Amino acid sequence: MGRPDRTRRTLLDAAVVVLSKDSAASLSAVAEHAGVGRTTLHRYFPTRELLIRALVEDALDRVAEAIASAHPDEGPVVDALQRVTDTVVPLGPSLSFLHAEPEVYNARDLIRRWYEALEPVAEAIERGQADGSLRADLPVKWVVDAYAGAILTAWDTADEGRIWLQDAPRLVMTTIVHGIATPPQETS
Amino acid sequence: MGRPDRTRRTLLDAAVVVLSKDSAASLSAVAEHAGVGRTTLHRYFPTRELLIRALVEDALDRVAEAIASAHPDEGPVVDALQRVTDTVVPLGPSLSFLHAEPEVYNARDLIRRWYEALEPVAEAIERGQADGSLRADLPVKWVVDAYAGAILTAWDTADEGRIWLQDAPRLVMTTIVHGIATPPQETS
DNA sequence: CCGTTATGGAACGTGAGTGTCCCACTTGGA
DNA sequence: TCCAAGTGGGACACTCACGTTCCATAACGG
Repeated sequence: MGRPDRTRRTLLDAAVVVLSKDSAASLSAVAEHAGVGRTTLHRYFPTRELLIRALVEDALDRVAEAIASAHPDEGPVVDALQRVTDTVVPLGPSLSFLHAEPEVYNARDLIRRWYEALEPVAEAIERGQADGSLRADLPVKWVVDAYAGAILTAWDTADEGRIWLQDAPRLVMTTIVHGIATPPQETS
Repeated sequence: MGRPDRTRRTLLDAAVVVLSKDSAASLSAVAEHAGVGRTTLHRYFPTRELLIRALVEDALDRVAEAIASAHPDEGPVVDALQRVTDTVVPLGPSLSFLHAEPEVYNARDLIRRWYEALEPVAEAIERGQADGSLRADLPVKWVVDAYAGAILTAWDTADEGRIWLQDAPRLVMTTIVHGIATPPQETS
């Protein structure tokens, strides 16, 4: 990995840290946190928008890769979701800006890529509904969003010190899979 | 209700609409959407920060009032949560900016007020864990965040047209209370 | 009806962030 | 060692949003 690649990585990492705290932070702040001149930042990412895009795409790549490495298409669906959760959660709160960045919200193609990255999860959920391990009275789209939302919530909650990140995978899985009610009787 | 109050309401409503689409939108855009001069906006909210604060406090008041009107401290806990969900969800996606505004994220007192508004829900959950209707192996703080997060997710998902807002209360309650797995057997 | 009150428009100064350019410097590799 | 690639800093113009002020006008209440 050459010098340029390392500088680029440094900038992206710094941008994640700074922008997740304040999505309106200046590029000077990003460059400073990266220990790099603002000129150099512009050399790699000519405009702010390009930086954001690169940032989001990098994050999406990481999520997609984490999901793929958990092999969501193999074995019992609940086990598969457990594996996905265990690999995605440690990616950390640093990715929680994915649903806060204004630029993301208003860029249709980025939202599309977000759901493309989640597609393997959607397929696993469909598989679970088909084989009877997941309840079929919930729309797949909703289940996908609820699951992803639970992970985002876990990141935010851990960020605020209300839970430990290491507990997050269990909390997310228990809550999403079994719910918060006691198992035996269905309270109506 | 005098003229000033009505203008203030108009401005707050317009600000919710505009800022929830783009949290970095200009005050001109807000004033224009409200059909009001920018001067008038500054007369009611001298600075941008004051507008945001008023906005968030207004939204928090609405949520707190909705929760209170659902009497979360009465009857079976699951029923109580059902009532809260039914009253809060219709407040609409317009409130989803509550967790996206940078100013909110970095204002400690606003976060505190957010959890104050959710306090009755937290008490209901504690009550449920005590009387055995809710599983006790999840931290109350986590359950509160997961529940609130599910409602926020429902708003966002409805906003994107992936579900109907009218279905949201059922989806939220089913998912949070019972989970996404089929009831009978516990898939390990 | 008249006067108080609220509003709208225009203009201005200010500050911050952005993007660009140029030049001196340093780092790394051939 | 020397050269080229990469970097840092300073300076600049430009844009945009913000907050303020002044004044004319419109709306409401007594």
